[in-house]
Amino acid sequence: MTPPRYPVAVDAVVFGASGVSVEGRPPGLEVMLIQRGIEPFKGQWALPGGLVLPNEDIETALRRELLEEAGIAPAWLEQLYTFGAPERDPRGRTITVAWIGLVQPAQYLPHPATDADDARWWPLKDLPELAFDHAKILEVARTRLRGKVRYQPIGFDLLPESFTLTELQTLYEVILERPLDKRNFRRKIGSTGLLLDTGDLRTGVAHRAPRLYRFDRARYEQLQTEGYLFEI
Amino acid sequence: MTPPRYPVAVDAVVFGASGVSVEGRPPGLEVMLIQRGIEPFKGQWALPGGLVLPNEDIETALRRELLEEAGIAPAWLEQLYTFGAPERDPRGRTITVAWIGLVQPAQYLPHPATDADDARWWPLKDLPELAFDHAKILEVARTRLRGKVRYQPIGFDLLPESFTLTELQTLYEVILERPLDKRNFRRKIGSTGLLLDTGDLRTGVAHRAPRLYRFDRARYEQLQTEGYLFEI
DNA sequence: TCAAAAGTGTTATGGTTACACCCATGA
DNA sequence: TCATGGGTGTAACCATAACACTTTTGA
Repeated sequence: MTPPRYPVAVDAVVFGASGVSVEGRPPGLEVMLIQRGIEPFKGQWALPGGLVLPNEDIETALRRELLEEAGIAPAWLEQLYTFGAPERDPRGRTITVAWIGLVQPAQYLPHPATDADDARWWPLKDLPELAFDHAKILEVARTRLRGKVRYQPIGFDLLPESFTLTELQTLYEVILERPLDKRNFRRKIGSTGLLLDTGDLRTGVAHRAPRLYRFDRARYEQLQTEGYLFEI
Repeated sequence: MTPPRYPVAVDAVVFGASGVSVEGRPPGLEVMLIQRGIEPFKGQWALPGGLVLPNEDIETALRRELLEEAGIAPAWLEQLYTFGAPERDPRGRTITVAWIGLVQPAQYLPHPATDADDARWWPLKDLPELAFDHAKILEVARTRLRGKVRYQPIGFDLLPESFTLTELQTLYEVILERPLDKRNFRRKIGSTGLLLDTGDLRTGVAHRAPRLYRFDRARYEQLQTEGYLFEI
């Protein structure tokens, strides 16, 4: 007796932070979408992803697709959920392993001038209609991100190597969708001992030059092994 | 071009609490395992599970397999992780969607007298060698359970309808693998407002008769919609 | 000199921890 | 009467929340 077999896909909800760092755009999260060139849902926007090839690890398949389709290599990736409703793909039953990812600004190419390009960042506040069940997948990813960011320091994977405390706070405000108190935020994040003062200042800004910090990843991993729990 | 296809399976790590309620066994978590009747890994113990059938929802497939193989219907089920390493099944590549589940004692049949039966509860402290990559899956499930129980009241799904505060505390101690202070635990769990005093006492015990409580599920769901976060 | 963001402390409140004894029951 | 677990309060400590002004810089 031969078992039933199905195509297995990967899809990723990759977030980037816009306007939190230097650029002039309003601060907010954006998500990478690609425009479908073929049926079904031709012309509609969808999450980047594709089929898992034989002998290819699931995560490897995802990283390959993200590079091919969107030119991005997320600094952080985590499995989100596996969606397999029998009717989710009109071509026939497909199982998809959905992931959530974060990219740093260096990976974060500017929006193309025209819609001609088939991969671009979309602000969460102004999304197009999505193909398949991708709107649902994206919703699950947003909820996971909000929850995760509070007890794991993944926010740093959305910022450049060095950043100001205001940028970090803005990022948290954007993800948590609520304002934070400046002094309390600084005290709390400082008390984790996970920020390194680079000694540098960001100059050329029309106000007092802020200090630049780095995330001390090595120290975080050290603390992890001792059972430390980051919380914000 | 026809896409590569793979058998898709479901597997579940179903936990039960032994000795927390009335029985005389030492308190601890147990997990349901089935003994494989066919190759590969014939005779070895494995997580209950099986193949997803065409037109069958993933969760439906899992519930069907759990009933068929182990006669259990978990009170709580949640997707854990999808495992798909190319070499995880010697018969050929198989993707498995792993779940985590909890059963209440009513579902919790006594250990069979002999090893003849092919499904039984195994204490986490004394597990047999497992087939496939199931030891790894079980480890991921234990970690998830420990984390989850602290901010979601799923512990109640391991207890009978009504229970004493000491039983509840013992359960948390068993899951979190550390002792809790009796008075602090009672104050905290009481302050959630999620316990209903049934007014009954457990009698026939060789000490002062303890009060019996129920978990107020309706109230929990009400609070959930208001953004309440359970924490212990 | 103005606008804009940087940076900085204190107080009140509430939650967490640590801790020990008497009570009720059946054997 | 003994063994077993049931049930209860307080004080010290720590984390959180609320809150406003001065400083630095470039335009």
